[in-house]
Amino acid sequence: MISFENFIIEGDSPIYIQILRHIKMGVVAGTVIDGDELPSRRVLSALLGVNPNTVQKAYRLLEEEGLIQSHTGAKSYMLLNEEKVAEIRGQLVEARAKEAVASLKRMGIPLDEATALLERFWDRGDIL
Amino acid sequence: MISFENFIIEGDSPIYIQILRHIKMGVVAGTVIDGDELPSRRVLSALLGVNPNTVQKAYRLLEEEGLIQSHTGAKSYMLLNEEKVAEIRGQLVEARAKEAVASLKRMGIPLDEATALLERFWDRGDIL
DNA sequence: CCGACTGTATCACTTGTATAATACACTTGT
DNA sequence: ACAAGTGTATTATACAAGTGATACAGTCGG
Repeated sequence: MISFENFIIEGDSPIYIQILRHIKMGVVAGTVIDGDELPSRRVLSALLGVNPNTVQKAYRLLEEEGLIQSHTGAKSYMLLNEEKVAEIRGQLVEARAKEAVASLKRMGIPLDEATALLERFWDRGDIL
Repeated sequence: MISFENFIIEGDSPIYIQILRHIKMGVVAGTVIDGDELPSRRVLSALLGVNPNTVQKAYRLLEEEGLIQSHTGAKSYMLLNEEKVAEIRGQLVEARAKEAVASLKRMGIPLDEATALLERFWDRGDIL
């Protein structure tokens, strides 16, 4: 069962996008693998305190990307292979690295200070 | 005059938030200083291809934070001092670093790989 | 002074996000 | 077979974000 233990809703992005990203990050981390069972729409919406339709929107997009398998009446499961995982890893890691580099460069932060920042924040317990 | 040359609208965040961030990043970079003139609402909206009300929303928030000075009929100017700049730097740099660290850690990327990513993307011309 | 530009304000409208309440069809374990 | 849980769908409502059009008051340079 895919875990939403350390998942919190925050930031400017829509909730269904954040749910999508959380699952994809699990895939990249290896904590979410092929065949894994997803929480039902109702259960997850209750857990997160959001509307079932919001969860459904995230799951619908996942299915459109071919990452999960859904059949009426049955539970939903992850549908992964090496190719898909590599693609998601590329998307997420590259996107995050680009965003961070772009922001820090535009603010005039030099590379050595950026790496120092990275190392300083890396070992902080309040950042999961 | 504050520049919006390298500004592009992208991502999930509202446009007025992105305008806000762009100006604040200029402040941190030192390319935007106290007394600098801002583009008028109409001019900037035409330049960005967005509605004047969207620009006005960003400017209104800047004024509520005490970062710009606006008077009916007159142009708007930056209102900065060392304290404000330091505060903005803290907000933006810390926020970006935290986001990046959180994402990469959750995806199971080790620190050395993260620093390698940072250095690899740093010298790419397509990232401003 | 006066025209061009500026900031400010309002109204109507569209779209996307999210909630709320149902309803129906299907699967699964007992 | 049956009940509980599942995916799916629909309708209505609310709010934020963004657009479009318009109006009014103030500043500033010629």
